[in-house]
Amino acid sequence: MLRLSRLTDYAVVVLIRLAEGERGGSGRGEEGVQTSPGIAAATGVPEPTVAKVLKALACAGLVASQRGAHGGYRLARPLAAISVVDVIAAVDGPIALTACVDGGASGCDVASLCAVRGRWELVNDAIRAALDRITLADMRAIPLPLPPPLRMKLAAPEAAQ
Amino acid sequence: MLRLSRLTDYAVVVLIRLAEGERGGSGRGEEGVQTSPGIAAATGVPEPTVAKVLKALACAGLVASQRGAHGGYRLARPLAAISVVDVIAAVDGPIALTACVDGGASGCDVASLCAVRGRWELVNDAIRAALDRITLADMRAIPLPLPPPLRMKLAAPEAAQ
DNA sequence: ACAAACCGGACCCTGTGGGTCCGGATATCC
DNA sequence: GGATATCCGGACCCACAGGGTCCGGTTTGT
Repeated sequence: MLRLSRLTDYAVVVLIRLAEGERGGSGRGEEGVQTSPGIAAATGVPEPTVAKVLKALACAGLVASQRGAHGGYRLARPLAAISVVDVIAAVDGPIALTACVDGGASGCDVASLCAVRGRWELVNDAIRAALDRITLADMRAIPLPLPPPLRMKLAAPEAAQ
Repeated sequence: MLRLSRLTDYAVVVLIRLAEGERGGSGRGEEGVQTSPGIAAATGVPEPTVAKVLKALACAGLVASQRGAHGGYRLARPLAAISVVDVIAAVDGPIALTACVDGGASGCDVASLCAVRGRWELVNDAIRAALDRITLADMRAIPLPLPPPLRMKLAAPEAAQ
């Protein structure tokens, strides 16, 4: 179904949470660094998973890490400067729809007969371009401290397929 | 990696193969109907898999099936009228990046805290729109009865979207 | 020195894509 | 009308990877 991994979903949630804590501040003064247990508690995502996601994001340079006591993570850039492709690439690796795309001819056993060799890149680039235009600032929905039933009405209505 | 299923890849190959046989014709006169074993032999895809893909495509109305002796499959519409989303939807089901998108709130256990509820639809629609603009006619590369090394040079360069 | 937090890796386990097979239905040909 | 070729529908099994967990090591502040 062209489904993306759940880790990516978590990553977006975590990043947005990181942005929320940045301005409000935890009151500590350290420009809003947040610990993975703290983010886990705030988002409902299991803590080890949060740590794993954060690690991947730090590795990709989307968040900066502060080690030691009172350490934690903070955003490396504002949400508006982070596109969805960045997150996907950080968590799931580079976007490659088919095995043919990334590794040249490696692994494609029917390469000699394949009629669409290299043409998936067309699709690949189209998706990449579309995703590049969407930033996390776009995805940060309504602040939503709203009663759950009401929220569902706001988020659900007729997924215009 | 936002990877799509291999079945979808096969479906595109099969559909293009179907289009190839349509004009040249197998000489039989039946407007180019092709059997699944025949397509399997021509594409290099294992025959049961071809049959499975064809079945899904027929179910989605992308190809028409002719039962009985000398039966087979033929395209229901020209390649230019089949977009990539059609193929993906036929093989992999409707495009839904996350579990949140298709089933409303079903299954999302942290829904009460999720900060991006419903916002993946934005990404979803962007991808769907991008893929809708690409037809199989766009993906049918050069006829390519060419030596592999040369082919790779032709197929690779800057996919002019 | 102790504690808090990140860091890096290893580990297992379930879900599902992906491939195979079989019996039944159906249309053509002899 | 029977034989044959083909599609049709389902059940079945296997392997791979997502994804969740845990542990020891390292860095930094108190």
